[in-house]
Amino acid sequence: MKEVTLKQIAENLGISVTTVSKALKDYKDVSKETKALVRAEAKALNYTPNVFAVNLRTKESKTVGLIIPEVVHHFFSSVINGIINEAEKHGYLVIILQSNESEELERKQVELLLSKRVDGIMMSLANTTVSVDHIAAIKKANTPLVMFDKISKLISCSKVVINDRQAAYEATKFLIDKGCKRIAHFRGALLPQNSIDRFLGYKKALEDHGLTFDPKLVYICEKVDYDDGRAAAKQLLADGHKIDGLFAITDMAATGALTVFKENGIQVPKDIAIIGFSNWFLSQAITPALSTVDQPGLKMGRKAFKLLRKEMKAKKQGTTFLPVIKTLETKVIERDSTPK
Amino acid sequence: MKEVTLKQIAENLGISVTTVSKALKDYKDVSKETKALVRAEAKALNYTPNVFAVNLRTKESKTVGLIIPEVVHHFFSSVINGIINEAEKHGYLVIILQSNESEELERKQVELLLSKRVDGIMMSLANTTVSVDHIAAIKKANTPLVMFDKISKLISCSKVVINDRQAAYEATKFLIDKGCKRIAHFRGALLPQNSIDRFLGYKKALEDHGLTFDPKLVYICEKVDYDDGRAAAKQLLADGHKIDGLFAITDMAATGALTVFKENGIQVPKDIAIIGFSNWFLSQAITPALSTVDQPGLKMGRKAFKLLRKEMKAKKQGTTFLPVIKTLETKVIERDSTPK
DNA sequence: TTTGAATCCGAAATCGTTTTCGTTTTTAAT
DNA sequence: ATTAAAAACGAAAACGATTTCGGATTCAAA
Repeated sequence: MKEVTLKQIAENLGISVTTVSKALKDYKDVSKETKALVRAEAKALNYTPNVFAVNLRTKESKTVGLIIPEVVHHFFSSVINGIINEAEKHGYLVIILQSNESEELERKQVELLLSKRVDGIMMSLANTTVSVDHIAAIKKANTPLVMFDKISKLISCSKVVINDRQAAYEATKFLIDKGCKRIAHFRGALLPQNSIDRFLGYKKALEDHGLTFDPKLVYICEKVDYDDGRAAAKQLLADGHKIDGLFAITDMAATGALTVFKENGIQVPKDIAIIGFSNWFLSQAITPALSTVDQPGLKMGRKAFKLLRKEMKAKKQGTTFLPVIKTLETKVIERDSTPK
Repeated sequence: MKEVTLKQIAENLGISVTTVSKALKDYKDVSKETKALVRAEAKALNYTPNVFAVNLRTKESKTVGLIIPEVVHHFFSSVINGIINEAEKHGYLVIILQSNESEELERKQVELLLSKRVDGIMMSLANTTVSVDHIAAIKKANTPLVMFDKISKLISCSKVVINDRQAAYEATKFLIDKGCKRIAHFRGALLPQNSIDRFLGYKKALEDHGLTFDPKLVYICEKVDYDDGRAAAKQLLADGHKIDGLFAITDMAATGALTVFKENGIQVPKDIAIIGFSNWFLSQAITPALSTVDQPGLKMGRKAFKLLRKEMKAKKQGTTFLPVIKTLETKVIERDSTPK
């Protein structure tokens, strides 16, 4: 019932631990014959190296950390999917932690990962995060880092993002091209960069197309979810604004608004056209199916890990690594919540 | 730039590594004074123990593994959420792997986790899994194991489940109570236990209430997703069956069916009442909002980790642990896809 | 036969902590 | 002053793998 170790194999074969280790790692100073013997014995005993010892010796864990605001979220779980798939290909495991959109928790999670000595960290910031010294600590610990989606411009590291501003611009322009004249915007909280960028894209699109930007038509959805969308839509109606278009920061907020409009006898897209953001997979199942902007989560996850791996490799080989910033393409997906 | 170790602290203070280690772990055979000194120095140098060494010495990693069919799935991401939250409370990290509903991959993932020497494993089986010797291997490795949701009756270990059969019975009975006479069922693949159980519950409910069970009204949704639901609904219509009720194995399949019915001018719930399963969070956003059975993912995750922890504790202390099987409550949630 | 180079093997140090088991010192009791 | 007990500390052996470096053996060339 005892663990099988190199020593065990060595004793069985009457050779040294050194040779056994080398044989298994295919060193060239071990004869073909002993290699064969060792391998056979290892297989017979069902030997697996003790990772704890390997970690200690090699100073790496073949494990990377991932910090995201929330797991239960279609976009983020897509990212997770992309990361796990890519990591697996190269023998890495992924430890996932959530910040629950709290800066304090995020700070703790970073410490936790560093104390676990993961080989690298990938993260998307919490909405509330302002100070980034805990992120700087990652760099100080010389741990490879990649940020994605919600990033910080204050930190120099590889990043994978979409051009939120341009994507929002195009979404808004899409509504304008469909003939909308008064377009409301449900934005996110004031702080997160993507909330800001999408808002700016919306504003710019209006201005570029001769529509006046009216700050009263901009509502804040703090948690950008379904309920927030409902609340904002109700407020919009209560405020008595006449609009013919809505660009919501997320598909969930858009869906919330959609239900409120329907409840109030407002026809979508006839009376109000709606476009969301993220191409959340059920956007097509609601009625009318939601037009939206495709945000490639899977691809983002994959790319994030790829960049991280490059940096980890460079660190191991002692070569220098220059941070890469990758911007992924987005595109408007036309469905039924906007007029044909 | 060098790592701070116990040795480092010991040298700075002119004492032995042993004493430093003991001081930090609050052994009683170290004087108050030296403890204070050591702690001060440790803080000053920002010492953090090398987990790799600790792991090797203590033979535990404070890390647990989780294998699920898919991350991008509301129910499973809820489970993940519950597990991560609970694990975090006790200083455990969670490594997540997906089987992608493939038995072969599942087998690999198990090996991977065992080779990483995680302290415990939680898993929900892939739909296609028939042989369970890879699961038995976990027990053989003396690694604590908890199965949840999709479990195997062949393995003796702690389990967290819902009573699928009863829940399905109640869902079907709910439709019957609403006056449905011919109720179709969209079931999952033939193998998974929960697919079987839900089917049996459906059948039993019909029989108990004087309705004849008609196997022609049972359709298989292999992947139990939106598209499968659509396909099954189309087939149902093509087959020319007149039904007034549908119990679908998942909310997604139910939603798929719903859209097909609407496209064909069939009114829900007037012509056909629909009930789904899972209380997937967007069930309420579609129109009509979907009646369903609530499946408590978060609670399931929490409970799974709690049981795992008990077993890990017992193992550490050398005491025996008896597997626990916990059945969580479900309940029918009435919305608008069933008549009032 | 000697030298040189291959070829193969192993002793031992190392990674950083934990823990057992002594040894030394101090304190209290006689 | 002597002894017993208690308190404080450390040497050293783990944990299991990796890797450096030197030693041994073989074989071929001079």
